[in-house]
Amino acid sequence: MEQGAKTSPRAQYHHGDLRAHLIETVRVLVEEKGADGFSISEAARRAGVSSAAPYKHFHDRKEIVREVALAGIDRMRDQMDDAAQSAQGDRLAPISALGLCYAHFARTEPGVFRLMFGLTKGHDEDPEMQEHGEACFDVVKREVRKVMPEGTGEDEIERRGYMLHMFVHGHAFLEIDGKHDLELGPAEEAMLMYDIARRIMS
Amino acid sequence: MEQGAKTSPRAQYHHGDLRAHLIETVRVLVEEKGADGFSISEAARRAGVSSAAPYKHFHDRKEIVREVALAGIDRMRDQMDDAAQSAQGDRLAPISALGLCYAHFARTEPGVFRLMFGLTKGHDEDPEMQEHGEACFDVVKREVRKVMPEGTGEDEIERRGYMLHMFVHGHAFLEIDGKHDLELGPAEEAMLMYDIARRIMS
DNA sequence: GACTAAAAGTTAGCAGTGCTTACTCTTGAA
DNA sequence: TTCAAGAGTAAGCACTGCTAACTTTTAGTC
Repeated sequence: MEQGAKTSPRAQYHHGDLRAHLIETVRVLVEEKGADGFSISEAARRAGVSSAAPYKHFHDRKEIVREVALAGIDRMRDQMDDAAQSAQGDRLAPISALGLCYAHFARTEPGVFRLMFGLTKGHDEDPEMQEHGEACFDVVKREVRKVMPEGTGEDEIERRGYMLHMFVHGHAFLEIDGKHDLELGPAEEAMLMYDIARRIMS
Repeated sequence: MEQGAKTSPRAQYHHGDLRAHLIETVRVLVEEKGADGFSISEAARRAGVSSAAPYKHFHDRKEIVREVALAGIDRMRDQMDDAAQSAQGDRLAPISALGLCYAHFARTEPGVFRLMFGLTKGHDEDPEMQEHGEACFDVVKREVRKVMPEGTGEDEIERRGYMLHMFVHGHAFLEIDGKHDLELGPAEEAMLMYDIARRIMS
């Protein structure tokens, strides 16, 4: 199982693995100041290298940000997978767990979450980006399939999955952008999610 | 009925109403290049003034952008009001018309739409911004109230309204950010909206 | 009309940005 | 030991947001 590229072979260069270090630094900066509130110079400064150093590892600013977004998608996918698989309750429990997980991720990492969805222009045409996004949606479809009657067409699965996604995506953004004053507690949010799941899946 | 401020008294200055001219120029730029893809210098250049001129009318970049966003909210509110009031069909028609209108606005002015919702940090604490946003949501609540049984509590109205908002908001963003491959035609979108309205309002 | 204060524009400049170029140092392998 | 490639540097370009100091235009008064 070989790793992607440019990892382990040499354990330490001049500054260790600057590439990975920068991605993590940018991730933190994105949370602190937002995607267009930080500068590569700043990230370089924090990493203790010159402002030109990042360009030895990334083609341009967009590429670093993209890497942070991609990692975010994967992180969310894993969390969603976990949430669905360890959900307890009735047959709709995994569905509402997925929703809660989605909202939770948005709340925990709003900067990266915004990055993952559209804020960065050009990402919509990035095939790798879309691929990882679809892997995420596959988890949703898998759970929808379990709930729907046997033999339900793939179109219908997709349609229900998309409805769920619309819902929870809107909720997540409205929440992190402070666009409503509902102020749901955890229990209320869980109830809302279950209510939604019921309405969509019935 | 006096007008807000700095309007009509003098009809023409050096360049006419540069303030309004700049807001419109920025609106166009936001659509062309995205909210963080344009510069004030560029707007000034297009308006034919020096790069320092805008700062005679706006405190800083944020303030211009805010003005564009505010105008966008008002524009959407008007469109929603129209859409709801001229909707034809059964009792749910105004609800699904509102959803279609929301999605249509997002598609027509994605740049401004993104501006209106969170992309610009600090807007969530802007009281005027929130006020205009609530005026928008009032239209939704008004239509929800018409559909719900007489005597329904305000909490329930708000809850249903919020569910609708979640839905359509998620749909709008997923669409303009190209995060799904569903490719709905107008008729299919209308059906989807109606389906949603039914599921939420029942 | 001449005078004047303020409004609305100008140029020049600062610090900071993304990114490139040309250089130096470090490293692993021949 | 040599040496090309990898990983860093400093210097610099064009651009940005914004400020300071200035000039011009305007509206209102005598």
